[in-house]
Amino acid sequence: MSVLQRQKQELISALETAVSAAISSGKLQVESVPEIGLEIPRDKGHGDFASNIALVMARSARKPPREVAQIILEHLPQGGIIREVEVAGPGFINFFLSNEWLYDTLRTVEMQGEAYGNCLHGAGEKVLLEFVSANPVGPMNVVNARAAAVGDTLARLLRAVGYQVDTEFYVNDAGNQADVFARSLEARYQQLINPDHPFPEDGYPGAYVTELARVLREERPDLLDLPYDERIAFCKRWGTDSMVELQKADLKAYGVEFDLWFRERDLHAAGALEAAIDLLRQKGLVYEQEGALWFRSTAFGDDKDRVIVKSDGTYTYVTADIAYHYNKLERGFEKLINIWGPDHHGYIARMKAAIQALGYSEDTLEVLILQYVALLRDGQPVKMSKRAGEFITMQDLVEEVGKDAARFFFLHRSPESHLDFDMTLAVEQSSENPVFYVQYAHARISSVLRQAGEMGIAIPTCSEVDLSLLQHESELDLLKQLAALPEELLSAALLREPHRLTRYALDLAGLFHSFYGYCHILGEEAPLRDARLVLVSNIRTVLRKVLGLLGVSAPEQM
RNA sequence: GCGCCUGUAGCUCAGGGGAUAGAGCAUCGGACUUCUAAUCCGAGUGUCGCAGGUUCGAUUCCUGCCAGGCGCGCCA
Repeated sequence: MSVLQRQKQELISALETAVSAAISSGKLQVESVPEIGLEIPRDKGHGDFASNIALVMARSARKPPREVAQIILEHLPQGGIIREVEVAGPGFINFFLSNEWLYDTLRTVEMQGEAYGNCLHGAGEKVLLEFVSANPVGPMNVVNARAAAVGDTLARLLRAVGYQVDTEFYVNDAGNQADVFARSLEARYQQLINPDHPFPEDGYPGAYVTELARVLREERPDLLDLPYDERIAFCKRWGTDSMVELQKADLKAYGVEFDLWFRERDLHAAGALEAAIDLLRQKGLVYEQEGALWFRSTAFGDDKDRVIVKSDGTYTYVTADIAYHYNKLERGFEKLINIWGPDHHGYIARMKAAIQALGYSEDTLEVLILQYVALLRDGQPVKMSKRAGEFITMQDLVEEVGKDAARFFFLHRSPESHLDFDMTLAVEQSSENPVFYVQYAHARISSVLRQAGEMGIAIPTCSEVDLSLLQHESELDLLKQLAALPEELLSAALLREPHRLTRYALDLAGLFHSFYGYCHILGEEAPLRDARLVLVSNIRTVLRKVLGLLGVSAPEQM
């Protein structure tokens, strides 16, 4: 339990005691006592904590809320950490506390270091987080970049709150698109020898295919000796493998590494699709119609049944995906989280149906739908056409705006918001970029600590200083922000909203910059100086921790 | 037609059953002989898309409508 939670619990207990006392004294008459809510008011003038209990009880007590509040207040235990209590507004009970709990927070941060804020909420539950899973037939796009940032940070968040998380990238290297890609690659290879060689009508026009063909020719100058079918098969395998390597490199440069790159073709090779179909058949959930084999997904709430074996005997995408998810479940994961693009939302119902058909609860699969990214330049939408081979790739984006800025920007918005990403602004206003604001706070603290070292001042620990000297409003605000981390982290993880973390970091950095403007550190008398050194050094710890979760670097100087 | 997402300040977006709805950008003033001015301090702006409903209280929850984006394949 964090310092903040403990503090809240203490006040709630006090309120419970007061309400009981008021009832037994006969001043309050209610059928039942509601759960007591306690919040940190937005407005500092409303105290450190506030409860709306009187407002909630007013009706059943048949008294005006303010009167109820006053009665409760009169029965509240006196003294202790409560410095002042008041009835305010429509009937809130506002608590003003002594600062001791804030100093305790600082001690906790010091003790726990970058583990501060973590908890065991997940109790080691095994979670598989699958994201990006871009087809290995072309460069990744900006939605992939958004998914990579969100997925990676979500994985880090879930681990921080006690889940055992594996991340996975599903490589769709066995479908139609892979075939088209193989034929495109083969044609480009042919064209290196004979420029008039025809290019498939539905082929991928991007220049990257031609570049890949050149590499292939270096590696396999004898490719044309193979019969056509074998040549295509080779191109498919070699080509998708090459694309996977490129994707891996791009993602690594972006700070994202997966625990496993799962090949669809391995499912095929292992007969996993047939096995999944057999299982569904045994359960009586498939039937033949019009020469195709159908999965009765409507039995589990889907709006229509789905073909799993086409009339030509080949499988559909969903067949492989059912086999893949079955594989995940058999590996012992208790929770499957997938991050998909908005074009896949219609796909959720059938996959949830499949999960249930396989014998698992519908809630085992959780799908997060990320909304689109509209890329802008100078405020104008960037026209992108895959056909014309014109698009901004994830690699372009990362090169242009940088890993830290790109990740921070994507993690700044809530996942379900459609977002505009103006590359011109991201680059031109780089000095105004929010990511620098946070990084600068870290660098500033580092600089102060560095100079303290040069002056021969050791960075003290909490036990060596008088923390009660930290009295300035900006200092107390900073301590409150530090106290808030555990709750913020947990809700960001449980709500799957990494952007809460970004805001937290911005708020913390803002409070620090403000403090920095009001308060000096190294120039102060030793006791105050030392207390402030402890303060900023622990702020730095938390900044590092949060930036680490965001996958953004924490520079010592800028 | 059905489904998903969005609609909050000039712009990009947070927030959220409660007290006077926020931040950044942009605009306008101030602050570097003192720990990094990539910073700070101060200033203005809102029918929270519209209409009903639930509630002591709705911008937040529910329903309907309007607007924008995206999906509804024996494609992946």
